[in-house]
Amino acid sequence: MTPAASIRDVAAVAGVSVGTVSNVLNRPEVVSAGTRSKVLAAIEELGFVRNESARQLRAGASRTIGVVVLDVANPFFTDVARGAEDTANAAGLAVILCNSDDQAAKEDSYLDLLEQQRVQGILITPVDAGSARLESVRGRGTPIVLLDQHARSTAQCSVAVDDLLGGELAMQHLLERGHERAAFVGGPLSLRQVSDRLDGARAAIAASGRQADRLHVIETAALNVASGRQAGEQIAGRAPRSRPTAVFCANDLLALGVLQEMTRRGIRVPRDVAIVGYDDIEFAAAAAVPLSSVRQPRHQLGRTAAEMVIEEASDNGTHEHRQVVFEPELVIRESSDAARVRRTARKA
Amino acid sequence: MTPAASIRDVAAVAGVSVGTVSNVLNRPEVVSAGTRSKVLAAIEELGFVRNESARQLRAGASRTIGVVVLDVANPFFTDVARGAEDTANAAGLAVILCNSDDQAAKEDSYLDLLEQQRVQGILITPVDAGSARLESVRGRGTPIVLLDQHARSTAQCSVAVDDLLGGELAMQHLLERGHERAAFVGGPLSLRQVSDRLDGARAAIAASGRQADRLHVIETAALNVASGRQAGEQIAGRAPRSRPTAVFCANDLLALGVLQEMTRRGIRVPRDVAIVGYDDIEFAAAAAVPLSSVRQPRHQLGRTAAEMVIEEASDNGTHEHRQVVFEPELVIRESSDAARVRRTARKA
DNA sequence: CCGGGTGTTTGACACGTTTCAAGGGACCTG
DNA sequence: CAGGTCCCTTGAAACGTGTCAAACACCCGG
Repeated sequence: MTPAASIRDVAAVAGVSVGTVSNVLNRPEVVSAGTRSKVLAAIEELGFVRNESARQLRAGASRTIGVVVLDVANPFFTDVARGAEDTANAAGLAVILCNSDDQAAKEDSYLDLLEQQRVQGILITPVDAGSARLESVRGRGTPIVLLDQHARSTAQCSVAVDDLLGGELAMQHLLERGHERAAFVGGPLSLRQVSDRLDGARAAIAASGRQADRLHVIETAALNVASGRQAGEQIAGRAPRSRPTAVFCANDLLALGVLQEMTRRGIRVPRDVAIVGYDDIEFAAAAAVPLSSVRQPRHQLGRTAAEMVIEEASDNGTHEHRQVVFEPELVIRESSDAARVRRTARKA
Repeated sequence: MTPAASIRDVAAVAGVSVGTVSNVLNRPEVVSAGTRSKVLAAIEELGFVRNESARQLRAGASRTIGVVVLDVANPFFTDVARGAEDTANAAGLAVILCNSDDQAAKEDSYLDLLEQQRVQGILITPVDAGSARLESVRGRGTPIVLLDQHARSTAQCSVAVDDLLGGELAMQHLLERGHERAAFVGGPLSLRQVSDRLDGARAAIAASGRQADRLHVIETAALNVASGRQAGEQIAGRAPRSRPTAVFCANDLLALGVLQEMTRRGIRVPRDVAIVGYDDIEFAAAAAVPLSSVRQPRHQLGRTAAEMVIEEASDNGTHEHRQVVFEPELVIRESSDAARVRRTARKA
């Protein structure tokens, strides 16, 4: 394979200087029509493709932003990523999507990668928000926006949804339905989102005058369907009279796992156990028992975060860090609403 | 913000030449222990981060591969992408994941991007496999492996699953269950996967001695849940006696959409209408009525494709194009199996 | 014929790396 | 002490692009 044609080869074929070729590419209006078409013809003939590395090297910065999420297999994150992608593309930037898989080591290696690529900025849902690693990246000049996680300090941007409120809404709903024995399924608790949702649930219990520590917490290793099934086993394994009658899961994948396990064991949802999930992914509504869930503005989360990181990257010195917080919304479906089940059944 | 430290700054601080710093970075064994630690200290002090653009420029090629899929929101593709990522990471390569969204224009612009980045190779599920665009990219020297689509010619690599067989398995199953009026839901038919699955279904019908053209084809605009719902409306809208009793969908998202619409209209699955999907995504088993589906080795598809593209990229001149074809497997669940439904119900 | 536009093109340099031939010590051998 | 060997370090060149001051060509008015 012959090495790719460079701007110099184009110049030679077109019989002009390299500067002129560069001008045709970047400021076509300054070059005369005749020369321009000669150059374009040469480009066509040679199949010339710009070398992005060289452009970046020269420009000092790339035209990409990095997005680091906890789990690309989780539809919540792909929706967020698409939101970010839309905004980035509109600004002429490409997105490098990275999957940390809940592992600090993978997160670190992707941060290395992104920094080495000199990305304009990074959107990240960190494994550990307090990590010094993130601070040092910011310190070296790469803007970072926390995604789906409220920044503790006002010294950085973040875009989040109020997880405390979300947890509260979910638990409040279950309490109103008369559930006295509830469980929380989620983990690892070191994830801010998880602990906030748990705290919200506890707050709702406390607000109702009950003892918040009566909430049974099942910590999972990850936020996926398999972990949900394991948690489901634990729940199903208990004697019916000590078994929780309601389960609030830290995300929908867990909830689907729990639901599957209940169904497999012949435990009826919502009659024996009510379930509420979190995120309201597209598949929640299509589940065996349509899943009640706390909805987050996924797409907008991504869009807003991308806007903020782009703004910070093109900073003229006046950038002010903001912490945006959206409000979640509870969507009630059959999995937590026995009345709705009867209604649907009658209709059929 | 001060400009990022370069290898030259490190050299100055450490009191050595740039060549030595480069050696510490790339062949630490050739530099003496003393110098090495001086350099490492300087790197630490300055917070030096390698500039990937410069490395690439010098090396002439990047250390990334591109993966272009039709829809990142489809769990099938994220699983394939993760397979590719695993293999690529193990080989020290990063993955740029791109989403063509079924649109030739987006596909083209991502191909431009990837080519400009000088990626080592591209895995792609093309919108239009015959497109000259792909040929020209290959012609310029970027290896391309067709993903989830069998190459027509032997002049390029591909990794696919036998979609004809998959379609056959699905339809054969429905015929065995006694369904005489069947529909196929999928589209656009210009996608090879879709048309192959349809052809397979027709082949099964013909093989059973029936008229293949009795299969009612509903072409959808896309392969997502929303299109599935629309198709579901069409099906539900027909009078019960002319309505198909079985629906084979070109993927699981469509099947979930059809299922949702049936449920909403009070049409029972599988009693009134049986449904079979395709891909066996994780959510198929968790659906309102667990979905029968044709399973594909998603993860392995991605892994194998990545292996092949890496092999071709590091070609010593002896690369032989291969067309790998995996076999799909039918997974039967309640959505197409009334007997199973009764069994489950009795158990509960 | 000159001075001064205007519009277009040129050519050298810089960006941060890696590579490689060549240089410089230190040490050993004859 | 000359010559050789080994180990380490150096410095320049090259990768492909964008930028910018300078050069050039042309035309107009005087």
